[in-house]
Formats: sequence, C-alpha cells, structure tokens
Amino acid sequence: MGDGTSARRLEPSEVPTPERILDAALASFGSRGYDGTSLDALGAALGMSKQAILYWFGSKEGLLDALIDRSARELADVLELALVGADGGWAKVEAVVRSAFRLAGRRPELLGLVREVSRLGPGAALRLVSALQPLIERATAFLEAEMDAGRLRRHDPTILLLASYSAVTGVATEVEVLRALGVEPDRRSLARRRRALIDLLRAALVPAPMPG
Amino acid sequence: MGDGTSARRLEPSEVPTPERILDAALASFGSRGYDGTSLDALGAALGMSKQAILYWFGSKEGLLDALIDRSARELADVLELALVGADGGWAKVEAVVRSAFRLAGRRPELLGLVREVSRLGPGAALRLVSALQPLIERATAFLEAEMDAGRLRRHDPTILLLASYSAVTGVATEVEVLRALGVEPDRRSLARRRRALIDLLRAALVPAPMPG
DNA sequence: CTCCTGTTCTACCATATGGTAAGTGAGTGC
DNA sequence: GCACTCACTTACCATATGGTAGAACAGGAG
Repeated sequence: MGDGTSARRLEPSEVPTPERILDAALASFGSRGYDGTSLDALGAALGMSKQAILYWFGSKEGLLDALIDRSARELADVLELALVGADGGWAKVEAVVRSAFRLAGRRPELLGLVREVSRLGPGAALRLVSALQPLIERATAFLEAEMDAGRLRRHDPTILLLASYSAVTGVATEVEVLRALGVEPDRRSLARRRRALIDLLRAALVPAPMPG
Repeated sequence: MGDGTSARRLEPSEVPTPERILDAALASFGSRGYDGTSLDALGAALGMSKQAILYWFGSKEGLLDALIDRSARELADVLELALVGADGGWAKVEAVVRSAFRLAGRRPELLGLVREVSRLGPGAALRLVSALQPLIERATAFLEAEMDAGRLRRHDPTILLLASYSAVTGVATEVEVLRALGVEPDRRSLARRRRALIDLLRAALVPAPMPG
C-alpha cells in the first residue's frame, strides 16, 4: 500500500518465493511454535527442500527475524489505520480493538506469532516491540491527550496498553483455554467475545456521564 | 497444607528428588520453554544424569504432566485462599488479583509455565484448565452472584475471567515487552504495575456510586 | 555373607536437526 | 556459443535429543 505495486490479487504461483515461505512460517510458528517447526517440515509443506529456505533467509533465525519484521509491519499498518480513521475519544479505542479482533478472525496466526515471540528470548521480543514502537508512542500520546481532556478516565497509559493488548489477544486467540472453559471458539463466539471485551473496556475507560 | 506433613522448612538435601526435579523443570520450562529444555541440561543443573529424571517420570512428557498437575494445584491453592479469605464484592476481586501479583513476584516461573502450557497443544492446556476447573467454577459463581446483587457491574463472567487473567499475567510477567516499553521490571515497578492494573479493574467492575 | 530392592550411573542407539558443500538446469548478456 | 547469475537440488555432516539396557552401589532383611 502506498508504493507503486499493482493491487491486483496474485495467483499463488505468482507470489514470490520468499513471501510464500514467510506465509508458511507464520502459520507453523504460530501454531506449532518456533522450536516445534523444523526447516525440513516447512520446506515439505511448501513443496521445496529446506535449502531453498536457507538460500533465501540464511538461517532459521534469519527467517524468524524477517517474519517478525513483516508481521510487525502488517500489525502496525492495520492498527494504525484504525487509530487514524475513527473519531476521537472512546470511539477511537473501540475502532482499534475492533480491528484487532477482525485481524484475529482473518489471520489468527499473526496474533499467535506475537504471543510466541515473547517466549523466544530478549532478541525476538525486542525486535518486535521496536518495530511497533511508533505505533505504541502514537497510542500512548493519544491516550494521554484524551485523559487530559477528560474524555477517557485517567489510567497509567503504558499499563493500560499492555493490559488491553494482553486481554485482547487472550480473549481472541486462547482457543484451547476457551474450549476448556466451555466456549466453542467459532466465528459467532468471536463476535460475542469481542462485544463482551469492548463492554469491559468501555466500563473501565468511559467517564461516568454527569447525572441529569 | 492440610495433610499431616510437618510445615518445617526442609534442607535442600532433604527435599525428595522428584520435588527437586519438578522445581528445576518449572524454572527451565518457564524461562527457556519445554522444547528449549533438554533432559541432559536439566539433569546437569540438578547434579544428576538425565536417567535419574527418566527413572522418576518415565518420559519428558510425563515430567511435563506431573509439573502441570503440581503447578495447577499450587496456583489453585493460592488463589482459592484469597477467594475464600477476603470480604465479598470488589474487595474479594482485589484480594485475588493481589495474591496473583504476589505470586508473580515470588514465583514468576509459575505464571511463566501457565503461559507456556497454552502453546504445548490441546493436551497440556486441557490438563491445566481441568485441574483449575473447580476454582474457575467457584470464581464464576461468585462473580454472577455479586453482579446479581449489584455489587459488581454486569459483564460476561467467562470473558471477564479470561480477560483479567490475561491482563494480570501480561502485566505481571511480560518482562521483555515491559523493558522494551521503557519499564524496568524490578520489585518497585511490579508494585506500581499492580496498583495501575487494580485501578483499571476497579473502574471496570465497581458500579458508580449513587450521586449525592 | 547373601539376596533383594531402590536409586543412579555408564554406555549406547535411532532419529532428527540446523547447516555446509557442491552440483544442476534455466535464463540472460554478449 | 559461452560465461555468468539465479534459484534451487541432492548429498552429506556434526551435533543434540529422547529413550533403552544393563551395570553398580547403597542399605536393609534373613
């Protein structure tokens, strides 16, 4: 988006090999985890040998780094769009949360990777958060301004961000836990979970209306 | 607790071998992850060979299962104590969150394992949540009763639980992310994070007081 | 002293893994 | 036609891993 590339949908065979590898890696790292994914298996799933992967990314860690970069960019693009697009105050917060849930429905692996990354040592986590830094800063500034203006209840912005992010990813992606809690994690329940979490956040963030 | 065992603190050498193995496994699985922990390394850290571990637990997966069971029991004990002990309404919620944070300070590996487990496939997650089931049911019933009585704002109890749990573990244990966010995760900041998260939860849960 | 049981060790194995080395065929520039 | 690059492939390797087999060693029973 924004560059000169045509927006036409590419045939699968037209997708450049590195992109296809990153797609497969995202799916596998997000579900089976980084350690649980072997280059052999990844190559087999792509119909190529693992050396093709090593050719493009040099090493398994290089693949992870590239994947983190691309994923962070995609995540930041989606959320930034919502952050810029909607009206201010609570409406903007809700728009961002909604788009995060939409992402969880359309590309669950992406949030799965984010969860996985925080487990892969300081390097990976730092890389991810660094790539998200501009988004985080903009979000923090927005929250502080809205709190100053009295349109949102005052809270520690950093903790608010981390707590909301944790809650959203937890509620949107912890399918095993949900199943064990008796919630079948299908599309319909995702919408219900989204509504419930938005209600919760609204209660925490929207100031009580002046009585009368 | 509750059985006939003496409560006196045991010398390290007195701790039975299986317990010592579970302690080391908890530390290693929680930080380096299950896949990232080899039985060889675990044995070396304990000053024994990996065969001693296999002798007690049969297989690596057997060790994981036993660890999940013990950890779930410990987690449930701590939280249940808080759930029973405090006054009703918001005070009880706050007490549970406080004791979760205390646990995060004293035994961070425990919450680290809980985070790790949800990545290890349906089996492990199911095993953990099953062991926590009684606690979950009691908590859900408590929340529903308090909401009915108007002492807590009405929300979906399941989502409320999952969101709170995600937020607490996120805020309490995502040290890499916090560091990248500019928060040095020491003891003092843990207390500050706890306060901020409790404020957030209170805003979401405590009904607005009648004006006047 | 001998036997037995419980606990841990040494030795070993099959398998899987990330990574290297070298080769191959298609396409391109000249 | 020839050199060269690109995008891979097959072949191979060192290492690490979970797990098995069996010896060794302690301590108690008889």
